[in-house]
Parts: sequence; C-alpha cells; structure tokens
Amino acid sequence: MSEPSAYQHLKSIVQIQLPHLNEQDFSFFEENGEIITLEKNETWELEGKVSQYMAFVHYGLMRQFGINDGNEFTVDFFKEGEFAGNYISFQNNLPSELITQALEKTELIVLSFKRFLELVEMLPDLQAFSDMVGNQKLLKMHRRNNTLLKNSPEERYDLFVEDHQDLIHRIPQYIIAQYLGIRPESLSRIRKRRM
Amino acid sequence: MSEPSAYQHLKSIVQIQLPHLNEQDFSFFEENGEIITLEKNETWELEGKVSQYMAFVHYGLMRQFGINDGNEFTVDFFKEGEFAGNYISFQNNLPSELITQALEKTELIVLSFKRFLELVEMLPDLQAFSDMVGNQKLLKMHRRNNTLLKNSPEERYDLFVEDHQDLIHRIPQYIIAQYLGIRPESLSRIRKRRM
DNA sequence: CGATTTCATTGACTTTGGTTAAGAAAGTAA
DNA sequence: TTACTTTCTTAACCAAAGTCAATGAAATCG
Repeated sequence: MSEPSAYQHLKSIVQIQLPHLNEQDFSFFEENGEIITLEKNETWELEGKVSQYMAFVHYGLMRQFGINDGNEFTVDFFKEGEFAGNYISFQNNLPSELITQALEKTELIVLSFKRFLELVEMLPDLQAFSDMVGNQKLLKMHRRNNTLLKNSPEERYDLFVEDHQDLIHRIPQYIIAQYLGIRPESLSRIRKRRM
Repeated sequence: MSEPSAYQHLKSIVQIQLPHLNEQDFSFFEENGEIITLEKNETWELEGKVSQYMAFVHYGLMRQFGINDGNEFTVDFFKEGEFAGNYISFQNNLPSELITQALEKTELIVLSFKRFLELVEMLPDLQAFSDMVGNQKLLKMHRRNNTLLKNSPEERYDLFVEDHQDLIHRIPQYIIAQYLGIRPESLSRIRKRRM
C-alpha cells in the first residue's frame, strides 16, 4: 500500500468540515497548489516581504520566529495536518517580521492566499472550512496571549508539555525556551526541578 | 451646540469606511442597539458565561481582565470610538474568562453579536467595516503577542507610553502593571529609572 | 568511522522582578 | 475642611531568571 499523497491528506482534513466535497471541487487545490519539500533547517518564508502564501503541512514540523537585537523568539509551531502562514502580513500588506523554518524534513502544499480567496468565491462551501481554520488560529493566539500574561515561565513550561506532548521530543530545547520567552539555561534548570 | 449622540459618533466611525451609508441603513443600529452608562469601576460583562454582546464606546474607558489564583491580569483597553467585546467566546461558544469593567464613567452602545451578523447579511456593505474592525483587533493581538515574547518589562513600558500616550494618565499604575505582566512595585521602579 | 559543530547542562555571579511591610500621596466622601 | 480609602512609592530581603564560561553529550558531516 502506498503512502497517502499530500493532496489526499489535505482532502481528508478538509472533508472533516465538508464531507460532500467531491473530486471535481477538490481538483482546484491540485491545480493551484505547489508541493515543496524542505530539509531540516531550511527556511520557507523570510521576513521583510509581504507574505503571499499559505502552506499545508503534509508531514514534518516548522516554526515561525522573529529576531530582536540578535535574539530569536519563536512565535508558533506548525506540524503535519496544520496550516502555516502569516495571514496578518498578507491581509494588511505589511512586511512580515517572521521567518518560517523547517525543524525536520517537511513536505508542504503551498497555495497563494489570493488564489485561495478566489477559490472560496467559487466554492462558497469552502468558506466554512476557511472560517474554521482562521478561528482556530485566533483562539490559539488568544490563549497564547493569556498564558504569557498570567503564567510564570515555569507554569508555561508545564502547560507546553501538557499541550504539546507529541512535540517535546521533536523540538530542540533552546527553541522551546524561545517559545516560552526564557533562556535555554533557565529551561534546563526548570526541567531539572521537574525531575 | 449639543453634544453628538452615541449613535452619531458610531455613524461617524462607520462612515470612515462606508461614506455612502445612508440614514435608513444606519437606523438599524438605533433600532437594535441599547445605550448603557457605566459608572467608574462598574462591570459590563462578567466571566463564566458565553459572551453575546459587542459594545461601541461613545465616551469613557474600559478594561478587559482575568483572574488567575487571585491575581488580576489585564488583557486590553477600550476607549472612546473603539469596540469592546469577547468575540472569541461568542464564536466558539466558550464561557468567557474575562471581565469587562469601566475605568471611568463610560457610555456604550451595546449590540448583540447575533443581530450584528444579521445586519451584515442585510447590508453586505457592512461586511467591509466588520472585516476592518476584526482585522484591527487581530493585528493588535498579534503585536501584543510579539511584544510579550520579545521585549523586557522595561521595554514594554516604554512602548506602552509611546503607543498610549493619551491613556497613561487615565489608567491607574497598578492596572498598567497588570497589562505589562509585572507587579505595581516593579512598575514604580521602572518609572523611577525613567526620571 | 573520527572530527567538528551544535546543543544541553552546570556553576558562579549579576540583575531583575517578586514579596512583604510601611508610610506618603492622592482621591473620595461626609 | 476632616476622615477614610485607595493608590503609589520606598526599602529590605528573597527568588527566579539572565549572563558568562566551562564542560560534556549528541548530532552532523566529511
């Protein structure tokens, strides 16, 4: 039995919301998407330009990060079955301050935001799916905000372990530290206390 | 000359986006909105229930905050001409963890999210306005996130002063401290260094 | 495989922010 | 105005995270 393709994977995710989506409808993705494979540490999008693309992660793991006087801060992770991109940059026509980089060998379906919006025009059913994805991102950002405000670095680490059990062994510690907003040495000490 | 009413104020804000909105169209707001006046420290929405309402601030100032083992954390401020509400709670049918409270005597136009969405159905022009407001909120949340991750409390204070020049004398220090994610004593020390 | 680079941990020390407690200043109400 | 409450500041002390440097482990690469 062969591995499911990236498009089959995407289709299966879309169909959770839209069970009646047929092959014809779905073909739009194949016609407009582009498959990209990234090696570990390769970047997909750089900062400084207005983001034009979204990406569906077929397999692998990426992070989105920025740099502030030489220090990296990691904003988010995108794993298999999730969508990556900087819609805020696209929507507001603002240069992205974020870099997207593969933490593992990663395969993506890349689609331009513009074309995706055209697709939604043509297939209004897709609106519900698009809203769902956008809404999940929003909820995630809202929770991240609250956590950064109300929890200590130590609590944030515990919550990260709870919520991302599957990722803790796929992400280097110094990047988890960036995500928590602390230095790697501090994370190392927190982990020591936890043993 | 009489003061402009709350509805005139709202209309003037909507018309920035929609110059062609006529009185007829606009009457929907007056028919479906409710004017509420809050005294200083009065709460508008409490936590624990799914949010159903949005509010336009005619005059005054509100804050949105949560409580985490007895400690308050302030998420956002809403001043005159801005929109308050917890759309994420409404949209996801999740009980809000946030309380909205007036920091000054405040007058609001309150409108249910549900009715507002119906209004947008009836007047598709309003979609652009609604999108603009939603988009501004999103951008604001994105920036807040980045700031909490990449800037020190001291830098966050400086940025707050820059970005909210008009608010620093209207918000008690201990609430600004909550917004910055630090204790009031720490804010006091930071302010002392700034002199 | 060994050589090299990257990453994680540890220790000593510094800095920053949190805690507690007290008192000053400002705001509010009688 | 006084009396009362709330908010802000200060100080001394503590705890946590940052910094710097060294070491060792793990991953990567030729």
